[in-house]
Amino acid sequence: MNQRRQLDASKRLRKMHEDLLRAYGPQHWWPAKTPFEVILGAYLTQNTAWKAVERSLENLRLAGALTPEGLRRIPLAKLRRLIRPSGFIMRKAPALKAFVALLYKEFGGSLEAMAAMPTAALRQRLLELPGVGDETADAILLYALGHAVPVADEYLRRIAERHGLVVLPAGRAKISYDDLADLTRRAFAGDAEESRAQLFNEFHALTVAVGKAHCGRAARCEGCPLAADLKSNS
DNA sequence: CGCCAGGCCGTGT
DNA sequence: ACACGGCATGGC
Repeated sequence: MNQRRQLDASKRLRKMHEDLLRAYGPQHWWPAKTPFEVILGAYLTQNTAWKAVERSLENLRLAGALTPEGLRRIPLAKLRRLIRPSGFIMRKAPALKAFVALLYKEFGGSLEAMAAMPTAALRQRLLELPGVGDETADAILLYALGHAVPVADEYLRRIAERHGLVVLPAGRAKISYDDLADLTRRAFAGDAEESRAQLFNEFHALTVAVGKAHCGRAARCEGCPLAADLKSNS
């Protein structure tokens, strides 16, 4: 019963992906930049507008801190100043330092070596770092390290709830991160394994695209390409 | 001026 | 388990 409804939810997420792909086209997100820059962006964008992150990244670029070695050298106080535009500097600056420290301590400063770890163990490792929660860990795994994991962000939660795409498990007040991630996995379970990472990549990128445009905290869903589902699924 | 942004974490029920 | 507020800064 609940099982069947979850299957339906997965199908709705899959349909949402097709609808968004038709409306926005392929996003090919983040791969253009270096994996390390992707990681910095994943930290800096936490509860922060991407526009502000861009300025921080530019500051880091000018300071030569867009590489593990560059960031490792830079003093904490200077790092705080460089990332000031994206806020939460007292948390994010030490968090970035902690990541680089782990990278050197356990992987000789090599992201390739880090990426070679099995997905589950690596995810656990990342979650132990300060300032890394579910979403940041998954974003790093998917967009910087090439692991096929879904990323479930606040936009996806809002879209899923507002459009009635998911059914809340009995006894739960709201859909959890893990449940959303599982549903996303199921949504693409029928696709070839080799293309799974690319699909998760596009799905999250499209979610953010539509989320920014139509699904902010206080936003109404006017003009949203998914608006038709609001009626058909309720 | 007030709300909000591609979360995370400590604390309190 | 879950709610709630703080965290910093800047765009709109």
